[in-house]
Amino acid sequence: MAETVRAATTSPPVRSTYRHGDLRRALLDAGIALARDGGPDAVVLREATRRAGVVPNAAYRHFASRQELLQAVRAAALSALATAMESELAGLRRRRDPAVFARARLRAIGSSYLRFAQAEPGLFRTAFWAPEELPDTAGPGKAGPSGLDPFELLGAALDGMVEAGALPRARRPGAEYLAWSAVHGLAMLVIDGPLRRLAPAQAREIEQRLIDMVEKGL
Amino acid sequence: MAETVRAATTSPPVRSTYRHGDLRRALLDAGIALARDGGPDAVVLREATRRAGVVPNAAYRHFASRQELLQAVRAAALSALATAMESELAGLRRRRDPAVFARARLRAIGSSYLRFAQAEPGLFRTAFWAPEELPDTAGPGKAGPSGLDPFELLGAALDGMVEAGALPRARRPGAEYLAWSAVHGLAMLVIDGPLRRLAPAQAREIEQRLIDMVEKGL
DNA sequence: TGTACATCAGTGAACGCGCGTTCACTGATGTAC
DNA sequence: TGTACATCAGTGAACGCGCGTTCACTGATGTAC
Repeated sequence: MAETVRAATTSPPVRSTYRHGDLRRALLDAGIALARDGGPDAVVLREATRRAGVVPNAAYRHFASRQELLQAVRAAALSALATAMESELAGLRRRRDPAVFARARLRAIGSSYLRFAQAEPGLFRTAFWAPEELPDTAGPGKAGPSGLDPFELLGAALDGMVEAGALPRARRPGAEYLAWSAVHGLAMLVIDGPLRRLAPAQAREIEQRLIDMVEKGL
Repeated sequence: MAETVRAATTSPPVRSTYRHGDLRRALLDAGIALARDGGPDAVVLREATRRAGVVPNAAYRHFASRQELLQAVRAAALSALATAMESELAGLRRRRDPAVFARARLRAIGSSYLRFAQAEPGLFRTAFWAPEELPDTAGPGKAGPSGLDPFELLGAALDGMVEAGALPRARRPGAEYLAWSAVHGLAMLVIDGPLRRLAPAQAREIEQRLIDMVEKGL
C-alpha cells in the first residue's frame, strides 16, 4: 500500500515503457520549470533527468552538454516573452489616428515586457542571461508566433511610429536601444533591485511614468 | 633552486609569520579581485583563502560564511562605484547658470555610472546582484567618500535640479527610479546584452542619446 | 623586568554533497527480406 | 505474415572535482601579577 501511495505521489520516476517517448521535450520542460523558479543557475542537468524519470546520462542522447540544455531553455524563455508581448499587441484595439495607435503599440510592448518580468522573473533572468563563452548567434525558437523575437517586436513598433508620423525618421536609428534600456532597467529594479517589494499598483504607476518618459524623450 | 623560483613565482602561499596580520582585509581583497573578473559567482571562499595564503577554514575567523564574505565584497563594489561617481562630479566645472550646472551634474552621474559598468563589469554585476534570501538592509561600506551610495547620489543630483529650476518639483518624486532604470538598463545591454560588442565611441554616442532622452522625458 | 596564563588566529584533516561527464552495456523498436 | 538483424534510446556504475563547513588542535601574542 505504501508502494501504491508512493507511486501515486512521486510522479516522474514511474515509467512503464523502456523508451521514454519524448525525452528531449521532457528534459526541456523540466529545465524550463527549473529556470522558472531559480533562474539560469537552477537549470541543473541531473535535476532535469530526475524530473523526467530517467538516469542522468540519458540526457546526453538529446543534449551535448548542460550548456546546450540551458541554451534551449533560454530560447524557450525568450519565445515565451515574445508570445506574451504579441498577445498583448493582439488585444489592442485599432484607433482612428494612426499616430495614436502606433504609440499605443509601443506602450503595449513596454508594459507587456514589464508584466512578463514580474510574473516570471526566473524565466526573464534566464532569457537575458548571457554566457560570455558562447556566441550570441540568434538561434531558433527565440521568437513568438509571428517569428519576431522581443527585440525585433520593439523594432517593429518603432518602425510603425515612424510610418505613422509619431517619431521623426531621424530619431529612429538606435531608438530600440534607448527604449529597451529604460524598460529593461526598470524590470531589473523591480524583480531584484530596490523596487523589489513594491506593491503592484505602485509598480504600474512607475511603469506608466517610465513609458511616458521614453515616449516623450525619444 | 627550483624551490627558490617557485617561492618567488607563487607569491601568496609564502608567509613567514604564523599570524597573518590582516587576514580579513586580505580575504576581502581576494574576494574583490575574484568578483572583478567573474562576477558574484566567482567569489569562492576557498579560492580567496588560497590567494591569501591560508588554509580554507581560516576564513571563518573573519566571516561567518561564504555569504558574508560575498556581502562584504558587494558593499565594496558599491562603494567603488560611488567613489567613481563622486570623482566625476568633483571634476565638473561650475557654471553661471545653476540650471545648466544641475543638468551637467545629472549627466555626470549617468555617464560615470555607465563608464564604471563598462570598465568593471564584474564589480558592477556584483554590486547589483541581489540574493533573494538576504535582507536588503543598507549595510555600511556601500557609500563613497561623501557618505552617499550611488542611488543617493542620483537622488541628490535630482534634488539639485529641482532647486535650480531645471526639474518641476511635481516630477521629482520617484524620478530616481526612472533615471536609474534607463541608465542601468543600458549598462546591462552594454556589459552582456546585445550591445556587448559595441565600439567604445558608439557606446558613448548611445549613452549621450540615452541621457538626452532622460533629461527631456523626465 | 620576568614569568604564568588566557586568548584566539591560523592549522590539519576530514566530512558529505551534488555536480557534469564517460564508459561499456542492454533491450525495445523499426526495417529488410 | 514471419523472422533476422541493425539501430540507438535509456541503463548501471563509476570518475574526479571543488565546494562549504565542522572538528579538535597548536602555537603566537598580549595581559596580569
